[in-house]
Amino acid sequence: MKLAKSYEPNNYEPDIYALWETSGAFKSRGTGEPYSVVMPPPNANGNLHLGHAFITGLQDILVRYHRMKGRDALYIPGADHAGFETWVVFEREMERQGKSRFDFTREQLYSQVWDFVASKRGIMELQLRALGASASWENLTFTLDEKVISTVYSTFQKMWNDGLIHRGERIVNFCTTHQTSFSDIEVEYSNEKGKLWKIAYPTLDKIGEIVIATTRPETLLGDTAIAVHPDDERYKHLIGTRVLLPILEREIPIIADEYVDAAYGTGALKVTPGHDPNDFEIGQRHNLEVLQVIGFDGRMVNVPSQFAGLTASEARVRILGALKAAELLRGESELEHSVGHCYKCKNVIEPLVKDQWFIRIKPLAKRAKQAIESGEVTFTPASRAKALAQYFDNVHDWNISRQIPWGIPIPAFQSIVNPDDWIYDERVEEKTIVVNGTTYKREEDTFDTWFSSGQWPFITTDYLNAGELKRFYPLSVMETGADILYQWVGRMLMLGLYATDQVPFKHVYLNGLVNDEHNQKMSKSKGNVINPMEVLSEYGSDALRIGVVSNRSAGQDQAFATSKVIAGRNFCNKLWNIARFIEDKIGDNHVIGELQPSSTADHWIIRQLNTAAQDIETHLQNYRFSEAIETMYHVIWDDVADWYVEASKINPNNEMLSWVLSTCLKLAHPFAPFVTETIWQSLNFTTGLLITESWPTANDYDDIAASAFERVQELVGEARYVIADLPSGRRYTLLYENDGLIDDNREVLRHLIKLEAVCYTDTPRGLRLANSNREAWIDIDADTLYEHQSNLEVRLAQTRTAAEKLKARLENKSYLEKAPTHLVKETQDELAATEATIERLVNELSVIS
RNA sequence: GGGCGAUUAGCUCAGCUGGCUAGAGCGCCACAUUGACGUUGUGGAGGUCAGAGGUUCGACUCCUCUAUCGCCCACCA
Repeated sequence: MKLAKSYEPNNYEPDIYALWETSGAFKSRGTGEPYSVVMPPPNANGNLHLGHAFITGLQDILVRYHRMKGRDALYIPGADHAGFETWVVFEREMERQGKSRFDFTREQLYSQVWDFVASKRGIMELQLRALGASASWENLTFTLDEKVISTVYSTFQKMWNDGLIHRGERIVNFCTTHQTSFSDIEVEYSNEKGKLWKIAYPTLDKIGEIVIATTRPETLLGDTAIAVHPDDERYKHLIGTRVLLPILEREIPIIADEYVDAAYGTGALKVTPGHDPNDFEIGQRHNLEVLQVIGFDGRMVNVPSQFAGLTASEARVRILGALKAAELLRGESELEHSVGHCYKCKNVIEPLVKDQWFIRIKPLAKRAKQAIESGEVTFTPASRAKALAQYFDNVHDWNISRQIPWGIPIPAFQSIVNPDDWIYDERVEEKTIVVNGTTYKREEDTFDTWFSSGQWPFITTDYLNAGELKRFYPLSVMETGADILYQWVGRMLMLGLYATDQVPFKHVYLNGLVNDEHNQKMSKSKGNVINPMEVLSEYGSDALRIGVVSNRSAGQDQAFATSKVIAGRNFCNKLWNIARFIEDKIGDNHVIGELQPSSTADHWIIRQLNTAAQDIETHLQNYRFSEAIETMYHVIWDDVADWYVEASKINPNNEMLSWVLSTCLKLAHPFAPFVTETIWQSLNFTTGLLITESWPTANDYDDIAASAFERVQELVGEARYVIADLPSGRRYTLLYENDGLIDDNREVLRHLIKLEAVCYTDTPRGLRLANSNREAWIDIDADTLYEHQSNLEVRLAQTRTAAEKLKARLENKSYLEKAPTHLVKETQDELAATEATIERLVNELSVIS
């Protein structure tokens, strides 16, 4: 025997993975219809988390299944430089060493982070291997690879030429801690309690005043107007006049703008174009000056000396004090409002005006929306398609500038003589370039990571350069987290359609989050992160995959349950032991031969496995992973192990056993790749690998024989149920009379029911197995029989209740008229069978008494 | 303020187009047993499918409302 008594995954997994990898099983085989999945690139700098185990499982199941179906399957792995994420980690590391980003040039920083990431990148790749990802490693793409940068540049240039890129001063979401701006969807909003202050702005003669309401008095120093609604009778007469800005005594105009809600606050709004996105827009409409009073470091600038250098919150206190002293405060009230935070450090995002690169997103979004509505790209769960379409309707221009050295430099240069003269040029390693006699200095910002990863499908397949993976674009399916639907899926769709004129993927499968065991979101700060590698080393990679994929539906966040991993481990061990049993019968080098079913069990198991293979296919075609696993699990454990293997102990059929095992291994392989391949290799079924075997096809069987085995199962079931209620500790004998089925299956029945014997008799006695409707009795004495009476009575009562229900249904005229005829027929047949059972039970009871 | 999702056995969750007695794993109870497997076998207990209406011959499934929980989006000072 090659196979040890129980399956110890750690002893086999690394070798099996190495076997797959070295034999080239993960590569495109070059024939067949392409099937492609691209891995959402994990952060190169970190460890994988449990969510990766889940999504890698889903992706790998699809790839392995389609590979076995004969498709030219390709699973492209990736690694993400994770611009901002990694930068934060790196900067913290620098701080620990007492250094600052300002001590270095962009090039120096870039190469330092590069080394930092390079030193860690291998970890993540090893972990993906441990998870069993059947990924084509030679096609691994790192998000800062040369081909990524060149594709990103060509897309940017195309957009530049198409007039989709513009640079301008706009309000951006700025994190003063991290010194970078963010796109709108990177800002985390939360509702917080704050205060609304009412502040009086005196008229020029200081006799009258207009009172405004604000939550941010510190920005008052940057006000350049007061706005009121044009139809607001209270203020109509003031429009066009000027008032004095408190503290500074600067004159500012009162203007009218539709944006103002007369019902809110006092109906008068202080306008601070430099520090509020709405005010900025009002300012644009009215040509207001933009004043910056909060600097990019979060401290007050361009303000009187008593405020200069204060943080915004310090300045708020001082300014409120000054207003109070000047008797200009007109009240304060509590309110709840939404405040934006940096998703990394949680500090308040400061809206600041900055020169940034933007993409005019509307035309791209329009097209992406059409692709969804026309069904060119479909979604699981389907409801998310609508959400994404709505997002496309409302999306604002996309700020793609980031003030972080760790990223792809924006290939643009600015004339030193004319600040409005920008040119596209890829010589980003040069600080200045000279073009046509003019000196240009380079843009120091880098691209938003999502700008490059939004091009991932056609970058990884090298589609635009007609690379050798071109045929894998568009991707067959994009499997990723529902939490990055807008950030990533939306951008891929827009950029893919723009750059390649077709959808980047045909289907999107969105997975939910894997929460901790108490259904709380896992996070480092909460300390509830479960390390997949620990789970894996305790239970095995296959067990982890089964545990995390099973019993889960698309898009739904769900708790991690160790119990499901345990179920997975137990299943692997069960499969292992089925193999051990069969190995013992057929030996280690059995070559699968002609299938020759003879027993009823043989025919039955062919039918069961045929059906299971077909059901698993249907489930996977519909992305019903849980159901696919469940089908696989139960056909192997319930049908093969509990029935077929047991029956085989009486009627061994080595050809059948080897076929059954090989079929089980194929059906289970996408879900439990390691244990199945380990068994396949140990038994030398073929000289090749299971991973590249073909998915099982249906085999012929005799349906009558298969159904006969079901009759046997029914008899076994009833006998076990009845015997469980009889005195334990002894074996019983089954008597039968004129029953061909029992006669043919005497030994099987004896074994399955664990009987003393199965004997023919002319004079039946004991307890009739009435439910199964066979001429069969459990041989027990009169006293035991009498004690067993109550059990029979219970069964009779239950059967009668069932019959009543069926009768009631058939007495319903509407049911007979409106229900489909086959259903009515079924009900009638069932009633007949139930009534026959009642008769037998009644008969049996009368015999006893 | 809008939108989406969830609520099914003690726990974690399935249940696709409405149709047998609502399922799985783990846990629980009883029994068995050790030449495939104790990571086992056999039998069993356990659910008024969140609540209230409605549509239908028939509702866990479709519709309306309510409650609780969660997520996403939104520039209301």
